[in-house]
Amino acid sequence: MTVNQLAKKLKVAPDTVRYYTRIGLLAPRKSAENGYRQYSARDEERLRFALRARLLGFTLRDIQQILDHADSGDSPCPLVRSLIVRRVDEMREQLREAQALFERMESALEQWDRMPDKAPCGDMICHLIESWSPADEKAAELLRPMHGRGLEHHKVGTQS
Amino acid sequence: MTVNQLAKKLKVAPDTVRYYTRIGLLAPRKSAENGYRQYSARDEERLRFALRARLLGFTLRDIQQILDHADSGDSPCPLVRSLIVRRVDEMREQLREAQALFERMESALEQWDRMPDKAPCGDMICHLIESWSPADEKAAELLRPMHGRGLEHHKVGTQS
DNA sequence: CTTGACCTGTGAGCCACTCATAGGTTCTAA
DNA sequence: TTAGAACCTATGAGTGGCTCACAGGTCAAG
Repeated sequence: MTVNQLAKKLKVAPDTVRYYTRIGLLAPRKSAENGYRQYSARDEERLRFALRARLLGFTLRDIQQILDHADSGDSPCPLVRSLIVRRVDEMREQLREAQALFERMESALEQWDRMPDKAPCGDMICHLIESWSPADEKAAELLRPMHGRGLEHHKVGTQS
Repeated sequence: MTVNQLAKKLKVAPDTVRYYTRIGLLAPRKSAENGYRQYSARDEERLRFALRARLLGFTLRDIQQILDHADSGDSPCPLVRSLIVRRVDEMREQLREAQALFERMESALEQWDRMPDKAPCGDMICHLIESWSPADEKAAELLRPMHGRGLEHHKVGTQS
């Protein structure tokens, strides 16, 4: 099978197949005739496995590791269990952050609905953004410049 | 101000300041003496603005655009409004996908709790992953290899 | 024999950093 | 005076998982 044939068969982009080959996840032999990659049934199996694992949130590096384990005859299952716990934790955190961001965005949209546009004056770049105030305390924290901090290490700079 | 002084003042990593400089978001002058970057109060203002905008989900490219608008005297507000609508839409979609992934992961964890480990046999790489079946219909769709498809001539579109 | 559709591999680009490296400056101790 | 350590700097490369641009190869129709 060539790149395109394999890609069509498993319904992925040919570039994805190429990329997986590039990182060593697939190892087709190269046709002596024209240099094209020739994928075996084993490659197909590996790709099918990789796509399924990807659907479960494993990274390509995880998948590589899992395949390496299986190749050397060990059971990859303990590895898989420990990896997914890590990935689930990361995902939970990421999801939390994404949700917080989303809420900030929606709150901004709502605030801005009642505000007019303005040209940038001297000390404002965009008054929509600069007058936005986060409802969330954590976000507000990040905006506060400093309260008494930052001076203790203030080196005696020569300029500006 | 040098990189470190600005970074400390606004509580970001010095590398972030360097990166923003690299992409042209900040434009400090270079000290003739030692080649160090010298940030002005205007740079500080721009960085403060950028950090606030970042908190609202704007990309650095968005922020660049907004700053460019403001620099040329136009009101960036209409741009800001149209950009955030786009970003909110993207975020909503991303959030949905992340949530679906998270649920797949948790459902897998639960299924695997009742399953033993196994060494890889001839036609299995990892039975945990390969015997996992998605509860979600959409995910199941992606796994089904094909039903009579594959012979018809598919135009080379961008799949997936 | 040429056109044109399709295919191929390779290298670079994307985002927003983060790290590795090599070198410069400043301060203290011997 | 000098050796060393602590700290600072700029620059280039690396991250993940593709995606795109490009130059060139292959193959049937006219």
